[in-house]
Amino acid sequence: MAKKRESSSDLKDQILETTEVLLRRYGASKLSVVDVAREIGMSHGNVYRFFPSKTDLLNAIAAKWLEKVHVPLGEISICDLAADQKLKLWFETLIKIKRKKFLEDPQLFAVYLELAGHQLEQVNNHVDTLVTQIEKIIEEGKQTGMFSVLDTRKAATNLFHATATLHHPVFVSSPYYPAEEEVIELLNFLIRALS
Amino acid sequence: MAKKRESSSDLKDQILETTEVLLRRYGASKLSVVDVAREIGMSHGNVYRFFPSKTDLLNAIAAKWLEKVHVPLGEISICDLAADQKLKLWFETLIKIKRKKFLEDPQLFAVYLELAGHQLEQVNNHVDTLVTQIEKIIEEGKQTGMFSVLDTRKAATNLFHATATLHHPVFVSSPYYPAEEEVIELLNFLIRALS
DNA sequence: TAATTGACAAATGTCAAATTCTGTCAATTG
DNA sequence: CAATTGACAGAATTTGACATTTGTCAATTA
Repeated sequence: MAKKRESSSDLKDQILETTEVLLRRYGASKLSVVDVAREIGMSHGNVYRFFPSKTDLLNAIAAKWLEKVHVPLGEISICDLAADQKLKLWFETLIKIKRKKFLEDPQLFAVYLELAGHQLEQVNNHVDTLVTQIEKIIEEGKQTGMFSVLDTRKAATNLFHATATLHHPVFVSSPYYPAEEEVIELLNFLIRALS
Repeated sequence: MAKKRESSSDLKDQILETTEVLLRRYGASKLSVVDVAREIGMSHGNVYRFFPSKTDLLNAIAAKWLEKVHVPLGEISICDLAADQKLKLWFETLIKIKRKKFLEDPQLFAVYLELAGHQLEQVNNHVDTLVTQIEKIIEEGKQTGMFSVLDTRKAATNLFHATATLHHPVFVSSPYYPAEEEVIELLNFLIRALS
């Protein structure tokens, strides 16, 4: 009963999209591979050709999610702005993206939050990518004499840790999230500290 | 069948102590007010004279817990040390206390962690107490010309937020907790930023 | 009459049976 | 013969009957 041939990658994308739709509609706890397959109109066995396990499918969803975070930030990290301005914009954008994702799509955000607790490697890679972007901006600031730090990598790591209350999923989704004013205040304080 | 009279406050303390014992022994999920009362040898109905609800009882446990955090820190905040040294010691102590509580008493830590998510007011008060202590230390540093910040309160809030990865219960109990070296690195970076 | 009890209703938790889901694979389709 | 199905075993989840717990309060005690 095989249907008309479709490109593998199209089908893979369709599975991912449908999974996102169902995650948004019913949340992670109600997601079953059988449902995803039924929604597309195929047997669930076939989904396993593309994703060896449900966990792999969810990881792929999370990976897409994370990409949407670090791609726009990557663009900022290579844009044409003074280092301090750029660093501020970079963090403001990171924070805006996270807040927006949380507010617009709490169900998907919850999936990410849950996965963040289990998928050490994927999260570590994501953090590494982001810290490396910060590192580049600080390095530029050093070149122009705007910043003066001994160890750029350490400074970047410090900035990322110190701003965790502003972008870490646990805080972003918490009622303790600081007011806009406090966010700006903390960012300015930290960026000033690099001079 | 009333037993011999005991001071109200003694009985209240006894309930709290017994609750802690049972929390440590069986964890929060297995704690029942009936068990607490039986362990003491009274009817559970009587516990409700002292704590209007089980939640109130658990909140009182958390309050005791929080006190054990900010009392020793309060002592540091008024001790005889240079402001930068004092600030470093204060944060190191905060971090050490949290880590120790988590490692030595994960059951009680879990109670605190759960409550931290619900009890906005109690947690806010606790944070406020701590930020005020930081504020005092920074103020001293300003007097001696060691620190130079415009708004002491804001600086204290910034420091507290920026160190959240080092002392916030979610992070303290997470596998992502930074290595000792990174902790020191971040503290030095932030304290230097006040100069 | 203040402290305490114990019987009680409503809410919550437990556990085993029933159902659904995951992941595999031999059979089927085009 | 590559893509897909559908039947299947074992794992995980849901259900619902039952047990415990929470919280109240009128009766009891000292």
